[in-house]
Amino acid sequence: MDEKENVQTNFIRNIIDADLASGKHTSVYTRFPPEPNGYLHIGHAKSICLNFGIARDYNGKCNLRFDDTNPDKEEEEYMHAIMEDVRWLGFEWTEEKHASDYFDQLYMFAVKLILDGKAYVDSQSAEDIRNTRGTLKQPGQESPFRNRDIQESLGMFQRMKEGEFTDGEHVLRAKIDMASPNINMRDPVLYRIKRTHHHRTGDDWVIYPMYDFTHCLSDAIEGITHSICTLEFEDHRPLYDWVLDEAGTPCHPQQIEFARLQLKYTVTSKRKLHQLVHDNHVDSWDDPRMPTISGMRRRGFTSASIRDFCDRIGVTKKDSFIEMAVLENSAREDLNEHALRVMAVLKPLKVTIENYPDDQVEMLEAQNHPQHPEMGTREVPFAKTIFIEREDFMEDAPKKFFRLTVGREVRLRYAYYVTCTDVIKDDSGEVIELICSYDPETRGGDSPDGRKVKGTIHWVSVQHAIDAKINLYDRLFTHPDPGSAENFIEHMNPDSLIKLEQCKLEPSLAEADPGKHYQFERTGYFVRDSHEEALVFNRTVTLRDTWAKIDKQNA
RNA sequence: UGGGCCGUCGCCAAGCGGUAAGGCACCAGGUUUUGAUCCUGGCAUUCGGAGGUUCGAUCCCUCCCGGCCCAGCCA
Repeated sequence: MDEKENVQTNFIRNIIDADLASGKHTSVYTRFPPEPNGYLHIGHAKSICLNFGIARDYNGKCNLRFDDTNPDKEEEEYMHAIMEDVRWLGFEWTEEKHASDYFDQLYMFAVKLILDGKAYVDSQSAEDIRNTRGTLKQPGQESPFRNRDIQESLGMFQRMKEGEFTDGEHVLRAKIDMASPNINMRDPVLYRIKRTHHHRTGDDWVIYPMYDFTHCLSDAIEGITHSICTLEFEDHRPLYDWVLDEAGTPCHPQQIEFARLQLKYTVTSKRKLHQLVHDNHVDSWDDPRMPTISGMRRRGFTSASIRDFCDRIGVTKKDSFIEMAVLENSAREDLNEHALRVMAVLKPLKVTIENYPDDQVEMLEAQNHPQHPEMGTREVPFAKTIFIEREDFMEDAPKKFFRLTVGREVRLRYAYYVTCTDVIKDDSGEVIELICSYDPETRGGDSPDGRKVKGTIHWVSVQHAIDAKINLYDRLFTHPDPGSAENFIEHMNPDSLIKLEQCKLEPSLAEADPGKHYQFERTGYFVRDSHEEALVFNRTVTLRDTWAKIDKQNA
């Protein structure tokens, strides 16, 4: 990997530096703790790069831990997809863990809390608990069961575990402070009864621990030093610390919160992502328009570019929205360096070169990468009839238009200078073919007399071209913050996918490998679709287009 | 006066009392057989606002303004 070594610093690394300097820690241990209830997205990538990146840079460790305490929503399928995505992003975990690995230990910690008078079995209904929790401004009321005898609570908790009660009949609650200004401290529920099959523990358990009880203890059990999570858990930190203090764990990880990634013109909430997939607004979790890791991979983003993106956006506690341009820049930077250059005509227009010998075919040498001669060359067949891009011809061209128009000479990349001499139209007046003449002296694209042409356009020989379908992707939404809209679906971009058929590619693309990235010269970066049998290419991102900008300004 | 957190260029982001890094975007040039890449230059006398402390404040204090999060037996 040729990524930059100047690692961005951030407030979390500053904390770690201080902890190492003070001797609070001698090594660093982090963890990436997804709940296996969906596919990973670009927001997770930020967390992954942060946690695994810290472990890498500090010679520390980082676990992959599945936060699987709610069997209602969690599935094995997601677990495997998550592992695949983390690995694809270029990281390997020290250990694969599951919160469910700790169910026995967690149970014992709960028993200790009960014995210490720090937890009790509450027999109120969920509704009663909600109604007595108080509001943001008013304190809650204590449960009538709050001072239940310790032995009675203990016995009931054991019976909860044995399955003697129905779902929801009782819960285990921490005994903290119903008047706390922090609602999380108002006797939070620690365990609930839930008869749901768990994808790992099967039907062994009918009680499942809550996040607040599980997460901190899992961190402590694994010896995590810095437990990095997102901002919405800030209010949970006092509870995180309370549980560890009361449980008396030998190790007390530090929870540190950072702002989650928000990208303009897309959504990253799991609920919305699920909705897009299940209501068929997109084809699948890995639809190339999705901000999922798998979708971006299929779209053609490289893992290096995603890592670079995560490095560039930084880590702070400030709510922020990153512009798409940053992601696109990261993609272009990596692809520009590594992608093979080829010629492909997206919207073909036939051109006949009148003075070129009828049956002649020449193999012209083309560079695979202009800045990297070591990447070699290839031969591209040239003949009397070729396809050029429709957009490269304009009948009434403005002076700044460097491409083809009647009477103007341009260079066919790696081939010849050609001048447009005539235009053929169909009955409706649409241009269907161009007639050009070429200068045999300019073979390869250089003119011996030194005359210059302003434009160079790409082309493909008609008789050698191979057909392909090309998917042009654009932002999924037209609203910069679709998630904030009343109905985000209404803001979907109707042109987020434009399917082109009968695109014409140079023959070398016939056996394009799905993992290989190409620059279709002058149009963008593309990758062969990994799902389609046929030759289908996905556009990852366009090239920067100064002409489009000029054209827009003149319009 | 419910609690917690945040506010440095259009978007991100360094800065941690000594006089505003960097990236993206944008603008202007140069090179170029991709209007790509690459290169050069420009782009915050100012850090949400007002006071205060200090020789000196983006960094400390006070107040004010603005934004985000929290009332799942979700995570």
